[in-house]
Amino acid sequence: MSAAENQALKKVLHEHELKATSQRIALLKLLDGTSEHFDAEEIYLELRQRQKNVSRATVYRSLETLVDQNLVTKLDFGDGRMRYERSQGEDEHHDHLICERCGKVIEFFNLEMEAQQLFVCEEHDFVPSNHTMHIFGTCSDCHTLKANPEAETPSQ
Amino acid sequence: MSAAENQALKKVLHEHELKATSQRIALLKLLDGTSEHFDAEEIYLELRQRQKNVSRATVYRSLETLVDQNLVTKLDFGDGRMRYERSQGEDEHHDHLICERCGKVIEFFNLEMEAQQLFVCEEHDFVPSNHTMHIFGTCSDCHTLKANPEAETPSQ
DNA sequence: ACGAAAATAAGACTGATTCTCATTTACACA
DNA sequence: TGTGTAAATGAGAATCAGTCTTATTTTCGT
Repeated sequence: MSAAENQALKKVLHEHELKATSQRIALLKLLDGTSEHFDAEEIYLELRQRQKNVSRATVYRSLETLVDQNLVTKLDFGDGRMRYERSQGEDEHHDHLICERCGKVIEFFNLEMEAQQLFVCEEHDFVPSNHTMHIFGTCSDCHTLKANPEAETPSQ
Repeated sequence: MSAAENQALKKVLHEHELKATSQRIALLKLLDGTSEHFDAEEIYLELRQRQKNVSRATVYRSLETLVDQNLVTKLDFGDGRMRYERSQGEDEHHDHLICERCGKVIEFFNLEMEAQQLFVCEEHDFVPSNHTMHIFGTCSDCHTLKANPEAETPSQ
């Protein structure tokens, strides 16, 4: 209920020429308060949980609006629903390791890789706007536990 | 209608312990004959066009079966539908530059980038199985034409 | 050629997301 | 501090890619 936080978020929204609706503020507050990657439905349910009245449609629309303004980043982990996180600064971009067994997502940043990407773009006279790099596999925890009689990758 | 090609594809399917149905053969033939990245609906329509009788369900199921057998590769360009291409050899993996204006997809391979990926995985004690790297932006053609105000290329 | 197992066709179903439109809200300005 | 208006929202219908169900057909070993 921090009024100060509300005020700050209101300002952020106004700076992006967006109306500071209670729904948008609640949404940003939620994403600010976690490092998890929620999908739209989880965000919707959590906001209802918090007694915010908001509809699914608004969650989707607001997320899109915020993504357009680079206040939120949309992530595609390839499992049929999009995840969202509060955008870090442009310089704080990161990529993802995604465990196919437990679904854990590990963030990483590798400068050399970013450099190579720019190199590739130049080679092809391509002007990049953004990119996604997802490495799928098995995380530390999961392959340690692999002594279990579980079979191969379920592959979705 | 090359009977030889049919025979070859039949053999490929049998080698993977799959029944050589006319639908699967037609599907592989289609993907073999193009370098484009079709989505399931396009494949379905194209097969109908070619007088192959095949249902949408079969297109989806067969694609999944072929992907499981590594005969076909499934690509996620983040626009809500999957694309498919005939698998290259394991060593012929490539990543993608995706033009946000015209939808063109340029394939590339960068050894240094692949090496960095392995390095990142080791750092996190993560065992990779595969990865996707998509760089979105504007291709050469499109940003050259960008001075041209009437060249809108929708191409969903 | 025969039959069991596998594959298919058609369309119902699902789950995520988008759209529609009547109603409500934010906020610039009087 | 009210008010008009454009923007945003709520509720649910619609859409869209993809999956599932079931009766029917096909493949392929024998």
